[in-house]
Order: sequence, then structure tokens, then C-alpha cells
Amino acid sequence: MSGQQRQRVPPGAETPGRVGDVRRGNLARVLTAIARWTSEQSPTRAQLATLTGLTKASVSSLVTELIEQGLVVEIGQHRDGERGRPGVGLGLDPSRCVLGMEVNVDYVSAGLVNLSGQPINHAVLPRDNRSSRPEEVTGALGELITEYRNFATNQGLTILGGALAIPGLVDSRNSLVLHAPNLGWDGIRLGLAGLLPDTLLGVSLFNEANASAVAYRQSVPQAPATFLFVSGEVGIGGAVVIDSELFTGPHGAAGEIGHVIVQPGGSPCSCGAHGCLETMAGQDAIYRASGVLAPVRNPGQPVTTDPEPRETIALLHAALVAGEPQALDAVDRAGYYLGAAVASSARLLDVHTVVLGGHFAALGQWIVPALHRSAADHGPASGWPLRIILSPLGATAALVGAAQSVVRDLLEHPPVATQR
Amino acid sequence: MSGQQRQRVPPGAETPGRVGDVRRGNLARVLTAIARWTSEQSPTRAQLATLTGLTKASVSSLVTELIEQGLVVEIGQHRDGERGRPGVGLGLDPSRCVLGMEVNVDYVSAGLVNLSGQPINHAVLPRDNRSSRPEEVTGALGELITEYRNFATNQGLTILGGALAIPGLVDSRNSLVLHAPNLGWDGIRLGLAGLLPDTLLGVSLFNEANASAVAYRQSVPQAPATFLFVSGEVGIGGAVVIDSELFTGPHGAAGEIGHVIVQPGGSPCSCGAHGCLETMAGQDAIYRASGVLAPVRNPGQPVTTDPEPRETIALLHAALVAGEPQALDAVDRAGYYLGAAVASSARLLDVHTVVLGGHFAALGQWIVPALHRSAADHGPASGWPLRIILSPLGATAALVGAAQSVVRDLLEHPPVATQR
DNA sequence: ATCAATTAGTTTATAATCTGAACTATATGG
DNA sequence: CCATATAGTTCAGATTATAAACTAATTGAT
Repeated sequence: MSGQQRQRVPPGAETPGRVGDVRRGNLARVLTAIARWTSEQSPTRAQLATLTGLTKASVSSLVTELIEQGLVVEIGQHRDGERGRPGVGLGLDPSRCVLGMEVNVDYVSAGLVNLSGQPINHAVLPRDNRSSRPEEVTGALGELITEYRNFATNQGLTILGGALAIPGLVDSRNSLVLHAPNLGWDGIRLGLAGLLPDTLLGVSLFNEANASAVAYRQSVPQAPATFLFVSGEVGIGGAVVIDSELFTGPHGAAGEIGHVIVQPGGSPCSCGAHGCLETMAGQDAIYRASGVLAPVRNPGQPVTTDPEPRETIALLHAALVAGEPQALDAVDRAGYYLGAAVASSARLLDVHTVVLGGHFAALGQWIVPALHRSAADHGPASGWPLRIILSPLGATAALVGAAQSVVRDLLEHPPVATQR
Repeated sequence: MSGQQRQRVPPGAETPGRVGDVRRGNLARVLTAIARWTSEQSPTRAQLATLTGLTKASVSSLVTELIEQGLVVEIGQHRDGERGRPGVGLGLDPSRCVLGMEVNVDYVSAGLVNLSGQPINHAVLPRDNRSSRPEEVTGALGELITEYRNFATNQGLTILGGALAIPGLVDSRNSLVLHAPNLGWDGIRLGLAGLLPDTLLGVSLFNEANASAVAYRQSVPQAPATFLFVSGEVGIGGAVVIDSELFTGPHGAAGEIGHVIVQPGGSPCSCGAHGCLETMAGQDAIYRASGVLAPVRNPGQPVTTDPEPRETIALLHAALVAGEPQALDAVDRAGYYLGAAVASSARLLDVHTVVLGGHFAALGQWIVPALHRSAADHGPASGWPLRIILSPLGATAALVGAAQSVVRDLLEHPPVATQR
């Protein structure tokens, strides 16, 4: 037998470059060019040709395929008052969307995001997930999903896939929650496949801080391309965006700024280390230092009942507005340590901008002065313009960002039709 | 006029995917497959076909081109005692090489590295570069280069390009030294192009810690693919390697672990910040704490003459061997703070292995216990197997690594012959 | 109204490059 | 000396981008 099939690929081998890969790459180029188009008028084939460097002929062929796949639609004629034949505007199909979801400590949320990354709608469902088993939570999600599927059907929308953000370490590939201390989930495989059956993309899992960072980058027009995102939730989450790309590290756990050491040999953190940022600037630390919660309980001490999470935030906020010195001091102190961790991280990662999200964004006006003071103390004397920005996005950031991640992945890796 | 040239590409546009790109990619695939081949026997075309997933026909064609380019050579026949026609072994052309160089505080060094990444020879020339102007140093380099060019001519070697490592921040693209405090160079364009005229690749510039990390990864067989490299030179340099790839950050300055804050509001660092790792574990800090150098001079105090750098190291080493408590304490303390910074960085970057180079490697047996203690104090309680390794490479690491970087870039982006 | 000028988009021949099958080359072992 | 086996080459076929020619649609001047 002298037949020569494609070789059986041994483990660790690479995928070869075939001629067809060029098309896949160019499909993605055209698609992302359409997605990133900023001007008012939607782009024409000719404009895409100049932008991508491909010829008009190639763009025509590629666009035809994208239209057949239902990713792109023609949007009427172009008229700029110029001479010549008017072009046909092209845009991402507005009827395709992705369902974003978030499970956090005290709520579950969901919403639809279209291929342009814009949220269509969303809802937040208060729910205490701290003591819930995963199946209960996915059950609650299931109800939300049914609502959104009905909405989609009514509006003529097609849901291509889903995305779930959770506050913890995840293994996206395998829908595995590695470690979510605030939900009490550890090494849990979520049954996500069943949540959105019969969709092209299935359901992907994301870390909450990463998803929020993506949402910031995609939703805020003046967002920088490179920044460190710090999210104050129950813990302190973080994410690193470099050139609009998430840096998730070799195992997907990069950006965990909450466990940067700000006091070697300091107080014990819930993670087991000592002197982590979280012990100085975490929600609990701020609450207790500000007198909103009782100080740390010792084993022997009688247990006092703490207020509900939502109320606690309101209490702290009220104290700050009232100018109570203990609260102001607590936040100032947290900001100073946060600044040290941020300075360390920013220099280590070579990043010049920090975006504060979650509760840190809410504490903005009180925490930012300390942050700036700290950044000045802990940054190089010259040539270090550390910018500190507050994220304007609220609690829906994570679900929107998770969905946007899925959309972006689809646009960068469009399904290839011509494949036997 | 209806002619249709390739469109003029507007700024910010992408390069399109042409059919020819596939070949470029596959040339690189075959080349790196040859380079990474580990077994005794050199690979044959057939083996490369199975490994890369390409067909024998494609591999034949690609190998022919690589041989024409002088990157690959045939190395006699294969005989494994098996049946069938014996294959022809393929290897990287052993007569091609790259000249690696390093300028450090108290020496200049150079050496040749072949396409397999193996050093052919090297030499270190003691020289105090602290007070030298760049032209003087490049002059001294020029003399070394002449020697190596003669050597290459005599041995029938072709020098394809050069690589220079320096202890400081560089802009590789533009041969620009942004900030090298220990050499006193700031914003200096080195005239590197003239150093190796008429070479295919010219001369590239690298950061010393990055280059040393590359050398570790390429030269030590059991080296992990992902690690944080910490280099104790006059300052504390660092580098991040993820999946065998340098992570240099958006501006090329990532990995600067020397300026991670280990004591918020601590003593001032030469960089202008307060509480940097360098102030606690830098060479100077260790020397002064161990009593080998006089304590920090205050402005009014009379200046005492400190010994030469080389002697100081010897003094410290002697004190440690003699078991002098002050020296042991100083190193232990430095190790503890180093451990805190390393723990922070490792968690932020999601890295599980740390490699110590430069003086830290030399202090190994005295500093590692404190490092382990500190890592235990500052890492999560479970599931965090931080490995600490000492680099066995000496002062030639940086020049070798710089050259290896250039070689690797050549192998991953081989020049395409069929281009009009 | 008509036509030149201009721009958008399509058609078609050509070139690059990988694949797959057939073929040649060279070894081992009975 | 021949069956078997493996290495490597040759060549037709499939994809896909390019370049040039062509068709389509619009503006503005005559």
C-alpha cells in the first residue's frame, strides 16, 4: 500500500499550516474589521479592502461567506454625497446574541449581548448563594435562562451561546470551578452544557474580575488598551489586560492582586498566607476597621449577629458621607495599602494604568486620594505616570464582559463553512 | 484606469494573510522541529512529516528550501538496523552562529553560539564600565568582536548577527537604552549597527535578566517551561518565562521584581520609591547589614573608601563560610523579604517556579532556607508547590541567552527565498 | 438629456502552496 | 534474488489570494 493519508499526529505535535488556514485568518480579519469599525457609517466592502490590505475580490468572497454564515448582514446603501457608485454598508448580524450570566455571593444575574458587544437587556436577581449547592444555583440560573430564551424567540433573536462569570478561579476549558472561596465551591464541575442545549457555542466559564475587565475595555470608549483591573468584591479580584488582550497566566490564575504581600509576616489571610492585601484592604478589613462591623471575633467570644452584606455597604457609605473619622481612616488606610500593591503589580507587569471596579469604584472619592499618595510613595521618582481610573460599570459588568468574551472569540475564530 | 494594485495600507491596518504566509509558517515549523529534536539520531524528512503533521511531499519541498538558505544540512545516512531505505539525517547548519555580548558593571564579555543554541566559546574581559561613556564601551566591544570575527573566519564559521545584553531597560526595536542606572546610561542610542556590518541580522539589544532567563531555559535540560527568574546583580533584575516564551510586558519592562514593595512606606530606594525589595535584599543592603561595607553614609559623615565590588563579594562569602552571625542574619533577612516579593509575584503572574540567578545563586545555601520559610508564610496554605531552583549558569548566561534569543527568532521567522 | 468621471463590486485567468496518490530509490532478510 | 519495508520525489488536483478587466451605479458638467 503506497497511499498517503494525512499522518497520524503524535502527542505534542503541532497542527500544520494548510492553505485553508489563510482563509480562516482572513475571515477573522474581515469580521473583526467590521466589529471594530468606529465611524458612523457602516463599512463597505471597498473600505474593508483598504483597511485589511486584502483586495476587493478577496473581501467580496469573504463577506459572501460571512453573510451565508449569518454573522454579517448588508445594511442598505451608502450615500456620502460623493461621486461614484454607492457602496453597501455591512454590519454584524443584530439578531445574533450571547447570553451572559453571573453568579456572585448575593445575586444571580443574566443578560443578552449582541455581536457588537452591546448589552440588549439584563436582570439582577438577589439570592444568597453562600450556602447553596451548585445544583441549586444552576437551577436558579435555569429559570432566568428560560425567561431569556422566550424573550429571544419573541424578538426574533438567536442565542448562539452562553457565558458564566463567577468570583473564583476557573478552568474555562473544562467548565471547572477550581476554587471559589466566597461561594464555598472547590473543584466542582458545573453542568453548564445542559443549560443552553442546541447552541453553536455552548456555555463558557469565566472569572468575575477578568470578565469585568473585558467589559470595561469593550464598553468604555476612552478605555486604555493596557491596564490592571482591581475588583473589590467580597475578596479582592484582579485582571490584567495588555493590548486589549486578557493576560490570564499559564494556569488562568494571573492577576490575583488580592494576595500580593503588603506586610511580610503580617496577619493571617483566609488563603493561609500572611500579610496579603486582602487582610488590609478587603471588605471585611475595611468594615471592621471602620466600626461598621464588630472587630474580629476570637474563638471564645460570644457571636454577635452581623448585618446583611447589602446593609453593611450602606452603613459604611453613610459613615463616610457623615465624615466619621474612624470610617474615613479605615478607607484611607486601605487605600494606602492598595496603592502599595498596585504599585508593585504595575511595575512587575509593566502597566501604567489601574482601573478600580466593584466596591472600590463605589468608595472612589474617599479611597483615591490615599491611592495617589501611596502610588507616589511607592513608584519611581520620575517617568511613571500611574493613572488611576474608576470603572463606571456597575454590577452587570461581569455578565456583559463574559458574554463579550464569547462574542470576541467567535469573531476571531469564525466557523469555516467550506470544510468537508 | 481600472488596474488594481495591492491597496495602500492605512496606518493601524493589519497585514493580510496571503497564501505565501502558509509556507513561511511551515518553514518555521519544520525548522523548529529540527531544532527541538531531542533524540540521539538526527531527524529524517519522514520523521519530520509525522511530527509536524505535514505530508512527506511538503516536508521535502520545505527542507530543500531550508538547505538552500544555508540553515539546514544533511548529516549522512540513518541506519537503525530496520528494514527499508535509510533516511537522511537533518540538522541545523553547524557553521552558522550568532555573536552574543554583555556589558555589565565590571566586565564586558562575548561568545559565539551556534544555531542549536550551544555556546562555541566565550571570554570575559574585566572592565569598570561604571564611569565609561557608551562610545568607550562599544569601542572595547569592537576589539572583542574583531577577535571573534577572525576566529570565525579561521574556523569556517559565518556570523549571522549579534546580540548585546545590558543591565537595564531597553527598547530592542530601536537599539535604545532607556534606563541603565548601574551603567549611568539613560536614553542612549547605541551605535550597534556598525559593530557587525554585512550580517544578515544586525545587532539586537536585550535586558540582562531576560537574556539570562532565556539561557537558563535553553541550556538546562530539566528547566521548567514556566518560571520567574530573579537575578541578583548590582540591582535585582527579573524576568518572566511562560511556556518557554519571555513575557516582557507592553513596554518591555515587565519582571522588575526588584521594585516590588515589601515594606509600604519603608526606606527610600535609588529609584525614588519607598520599601522596594532592593532596599532590603539588594547587594548594597546585604553588604551593609552584614558589616562587610560601612553602614549607609549620611551626607555630613566622612566618606570611607569601600573595597572593590569583586572583593566585597569574596568578603561576604568568607564571612558566611566562617559562620559570622551578622552576615548570616543579613542574608537570612534578605531571603525572607525576597521570599515575600517572590510569593507576591508568583501569585500575581500565576507561576509556580522561581529560578535564582546572579549573586542569589551564589548565596544559595545561605539564602534558600529563609526563602522557603518566607514562601510558606506568604503563600496559600494548600495547593501551592512553589519550587525554588538555583541557576547553575555563571556570568556568561546573559551573553549566551541574548544570542539564543536571536537564533530562536531566526528559526521562528526564517527568511523566505521565493519572494520577488 | 447625455456623457465623462468616479467609485463599488464581480468575473476570470494566474500563481502559490498544500495534499494525496503513484512512483522511484535503497535497504533487510529469507 | 526477490518479497517486504521504509524514504523520498513527482505530479495532478484542490484552495485561495492576486491582478486586471469588466459591469454597475451614481454625480456633475455640458
